[in-house]
Amino acid sequence: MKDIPRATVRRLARYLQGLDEVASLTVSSNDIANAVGVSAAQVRRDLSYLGHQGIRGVGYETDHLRSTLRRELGLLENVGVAIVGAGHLGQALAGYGGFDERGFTISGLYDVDPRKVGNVVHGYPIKHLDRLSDDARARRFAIAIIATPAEAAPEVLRRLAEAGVRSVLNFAPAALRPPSSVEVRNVDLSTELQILSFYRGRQSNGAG
Amino acid sequence: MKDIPRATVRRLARYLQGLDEVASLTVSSNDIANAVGVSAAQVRRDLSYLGHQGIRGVGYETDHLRSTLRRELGLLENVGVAIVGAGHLGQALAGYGGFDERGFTISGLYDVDPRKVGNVVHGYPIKHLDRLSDDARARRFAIAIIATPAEAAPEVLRRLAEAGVRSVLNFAPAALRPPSSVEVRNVDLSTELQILSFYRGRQSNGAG
DNA sequence: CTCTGTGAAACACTTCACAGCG
DNA sequence: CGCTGTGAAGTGTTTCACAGAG
Repeated sequence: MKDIPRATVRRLARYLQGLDEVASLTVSSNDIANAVGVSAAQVRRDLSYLGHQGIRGVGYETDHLRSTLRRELGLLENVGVAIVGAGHLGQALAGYGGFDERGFTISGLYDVDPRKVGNVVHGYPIKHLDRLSDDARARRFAIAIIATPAEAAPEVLRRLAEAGVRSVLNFAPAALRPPSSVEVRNVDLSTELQILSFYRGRQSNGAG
Repeated sequence: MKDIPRATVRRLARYLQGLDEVASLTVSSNDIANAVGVSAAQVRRDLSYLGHQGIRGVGYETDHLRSTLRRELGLLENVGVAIVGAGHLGQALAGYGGFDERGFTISGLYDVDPRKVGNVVHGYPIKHLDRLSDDARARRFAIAIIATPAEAAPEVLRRLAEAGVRSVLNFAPAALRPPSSVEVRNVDLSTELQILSFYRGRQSNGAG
C-alpha cells in the first residue's frame, strides 16, 4: 500500500469529523466535499489511498467509512493525552469538549503551582509536574499537549522526550528543537495572525 | 513582482519570529534555517520573493530584513484584534503575551455573560457581544478571533462578515462556511491530535 | 572564498475527465 | 444512469547545484 500524502492525512481527520453530522446510511464524495469544503475529486483521491471503500453509483457506507478512517488514524481505541500546564489555556483545552468522541482521553493535567495541584478541572485531576515522567513511562498517555508559558516549554519537552513520548502538540509561543524521535506540531497564535494579516486586503481565500 | 506562494507566507512569519533571537548585525540563510528548522535553500528562495535582500558572501542585514518582513506581512503599524468569547480560552489568548511586539493590539474582548461584561482581563475590557458589529464597522479591529463555544461560532462569524471583517481566526470546533469575502483560518484541537495520532508509531517527522 | 539568488530538475499535490462497476 | 476510482495533465513547492557578487 502506497504512502499516504501528508496533505491527505490532514484532510482525513476533517472527513472523519464531517461524518459526525451525517445520519444517512451512505455519503457520496460530493456530500463530504460540501461538508468540509474541498473538491469532490479531492475526496475520492484521498479515500482511494485507503483502498476501495466506496460503492459505484451509490457512495460510501457511512459507518464503514467512519471506522476505516478511525483505524487509519490510529484511533481504534482511545488515545491518552496529557495536558501540561493548568493555566487558562490548559483549563480551556480540558474543557474543549468532544475529546472522547474524537478518540482521545485526557489522562490528566500537570502543573507546578501547589495551589492547583490536587484540584479537579472539568473532571480531570491536576497532578504535580514531577509526576509527568513517571506517567509517561507508564504509558498513561501517548500524546502530550504543552500549554505552559514559553519559558517552561523546552524543559517540559526535554522531560517528555526522555520519557519516550513521541507526539507533542505545542501551544507555547516557543521555538522548540525536538530530537528526531519526537514529532512536534506547533499551534502558534501570532504566526496565524501574521498570515491573516498578509492576506488582509488581498481578495484571495485561504483554506489552510 | 510575482505572487508569493502560500507556503512561503507561512514561513515568512516564522522567519520574523526567528529574528527575535538574533543579536548580530547580519544573519545567513543558514542561521535562519537552523533557527526555524527548514533548509537554507528554502530560506533563500523564500526571501528572493521579496527582492534582493541579502549581501553575497555575508548574509542578510538583520534590522533591514526584519522591517522588510514586517512590511510584507502588513505589520508596519499594529493591527487591531478582537477576541470574541471571554471564557478560559479567550482569557488565555488575551494573556498570551507578546501581542504588541508581534504587531498586534487587542482592541477588546466580547462576551454575552452579563457577569463578565465590564470586567478587565489582562488589561483588556470585556464588552457585550452586541457591540461587536459597531466596533467592527468603526474599524476598531481588522482581525477577529473566535473563542466561543462551537454553537455560537456561526452566528458570530455571520455578524463579523456582515460588519465587513475579512480575517477570522477560529478556535471553536465548528465547521464554518464563510462567505468568500472572509478568510477563515481554523485552529482545531482534535484535528491536530488526530494528525499526531496518525504519525504515532511511524518514524517520519511532520513539521506542518 | 563565502554566501546569495536562481535556472532547472525533482517532487508533491490537485484537478480533469472518463472508463467501468453496481 | 450515478458515482467511484484513477490515469494523465496541470499546478504548486522544494531541492539541487552553481554562476556570480562582494
